Amino acid sequence: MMTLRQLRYLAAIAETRHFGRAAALCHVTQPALSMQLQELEHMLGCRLVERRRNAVDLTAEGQEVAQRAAAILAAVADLEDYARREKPPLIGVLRLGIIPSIAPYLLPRALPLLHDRFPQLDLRIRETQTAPLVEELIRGDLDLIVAALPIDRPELETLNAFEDRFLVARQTRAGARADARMEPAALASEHLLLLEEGHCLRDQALSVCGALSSNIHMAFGASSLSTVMHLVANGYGITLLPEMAADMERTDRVELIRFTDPEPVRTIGIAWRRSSSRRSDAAALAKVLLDARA
Amino acid sequence: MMTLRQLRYLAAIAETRHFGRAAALCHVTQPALSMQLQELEHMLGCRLVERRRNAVDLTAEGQEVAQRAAAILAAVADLEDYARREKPPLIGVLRLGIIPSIAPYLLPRALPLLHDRFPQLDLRIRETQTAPLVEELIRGDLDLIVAALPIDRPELETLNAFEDRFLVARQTRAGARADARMEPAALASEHLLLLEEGHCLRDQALSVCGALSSNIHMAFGASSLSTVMHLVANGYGITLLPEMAADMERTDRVELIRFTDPEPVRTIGIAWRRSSSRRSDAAALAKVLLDARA
DNA sequence: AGGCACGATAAGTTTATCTTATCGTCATGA
DNA sequence: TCATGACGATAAGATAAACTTATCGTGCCT
Repeated sequence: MMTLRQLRYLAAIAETRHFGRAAALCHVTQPALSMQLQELEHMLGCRLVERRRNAVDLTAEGQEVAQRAAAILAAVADLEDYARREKPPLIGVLRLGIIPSIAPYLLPRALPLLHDRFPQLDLRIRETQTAPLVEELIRGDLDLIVAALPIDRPELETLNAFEDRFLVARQTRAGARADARMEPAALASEHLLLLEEGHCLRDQALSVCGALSSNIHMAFGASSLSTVMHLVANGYGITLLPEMAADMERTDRVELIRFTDPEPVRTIGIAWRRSSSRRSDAAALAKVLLDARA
Repeated sequence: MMTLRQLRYLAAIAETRHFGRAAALCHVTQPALSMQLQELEHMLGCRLVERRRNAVDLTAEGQEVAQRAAAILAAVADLEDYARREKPPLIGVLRLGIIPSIAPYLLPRALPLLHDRFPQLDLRIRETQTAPLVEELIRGDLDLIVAALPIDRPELETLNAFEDRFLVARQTRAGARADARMEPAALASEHLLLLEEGHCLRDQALSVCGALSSNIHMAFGASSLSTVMHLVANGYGITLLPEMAADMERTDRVELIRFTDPEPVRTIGIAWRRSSSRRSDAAALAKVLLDARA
């Protein structure tokens, strides 16, 4: 088997035309270099270096081999450079999962930003609920997922991107002040409309209203926030709306009311396999999401 | 230091996506491959392979590195192929020395043949007497020399190409038969004209007439055969003419007479440094010279 | 003739690399 | 649910590769 070491020694000889100086160049003793070169010649089945009384020269084959060796060593050096260099994030294929209560509100602003800042990124987006996203991520079918944290899986790491307030959405009522705040307890008498099972938003809303759960009348789960908001607009009940959806879901027939402090929030973040090397991609993406939200 | 071995192992993993099978592919055990791969990752400072529960995959960096590794390994394989392949002779630069009593007669026929059969040959010709040719050959300033053999130097090897008869050249005499032969002893009464000191041809001619040397009247040495032949044509004496020069030097005023058997000859051959790898070039050139003489 | 420069060779040591054995974790299946 | 098998990591000891120091042989130079 040929070794890079042998090629390095040959290159040194090509450069110095002297065994001793070549050895010094390689930080080994002359016999070590002599023997490796002999081994190389024996392996290739031809003499590469002509040892003469006064001088050392490459044979015709030696010159060609040394030239190829130099090219190989350069390629090796390039490889090392490449691997050791801080690699810019978000380059190449990125399979990104994102949940339905984020995607339609954040992506329209985030995608142009991403494309702008990371033109070499080749994004493959998958939208579904948290549980399947996590499974696909762990299985290796996704590289990153954007979802509500925490996600507690030992094989995953996560990074918080930003917090997203919950607002109360209810049918517009005459005489309501625009800057009014509402206590969670005030929801006790309302009919709470939620997304269908499996959406983390449903669980989070229930959690916000946890203390009052016995008082809440739950509607059958809807499959999209947009549907829920139509129900709300028509007086079927109230719902908790993530603030990031406010712009898109706002209508005259619904008023959006902030909670009193401390306002309940959901934490939006990014998760990736601990064993993957996507931390820097996640960090870069988190920044883009934060900027997109502003 | 990165090693080719590590690159080979990485390539095997890229191919199999499985440590055990990759190890089998490399004819080593799995721990050996695992450790070399870890060493490579540690050296490059980034993870190349993602070890997951069920599967193994290359990271983004791993894919790039594996691609470069494959290119490097291919270049190494090409180098080995190149070096091990029987290399066609007479390619590239060849610094050829040739003596003056051969060059003008053989080269006009040999050069077109050479160019025809070995178009990639880049020939650098030097013409001088044997002694300086041998010195330059040994010093490494020439690759091959064409001269009269034997040349006895321990650092040189030689190959006979062909033999070249000596003819007697004398002023044309009335009544001479065209197919007459001559005994060397018949030269005893003649005035022998020779090249100047240093030409091997001079020594060879003297050697042919060695037994009669006391009887021979020697002219001052001329510097070319052509000059000698002019002297012969004008009746200043006779000379020994190598047969290969006969065509070119023949005139009506000179007759060329063969010796009786065994005809004296000089041996034309090729010499090269034992330490160089020019044997195959020498062999190929010898064949061309032989063909050129025909 | 003696000293020096240079690459080859020999012997012994150090370093790399490999093998065998084993662990820990996860997935599978009765 | 517990046993089993697959897989990569790790540990310890063995083997092989590579190196160092010392020395040789040869040619060159003063």
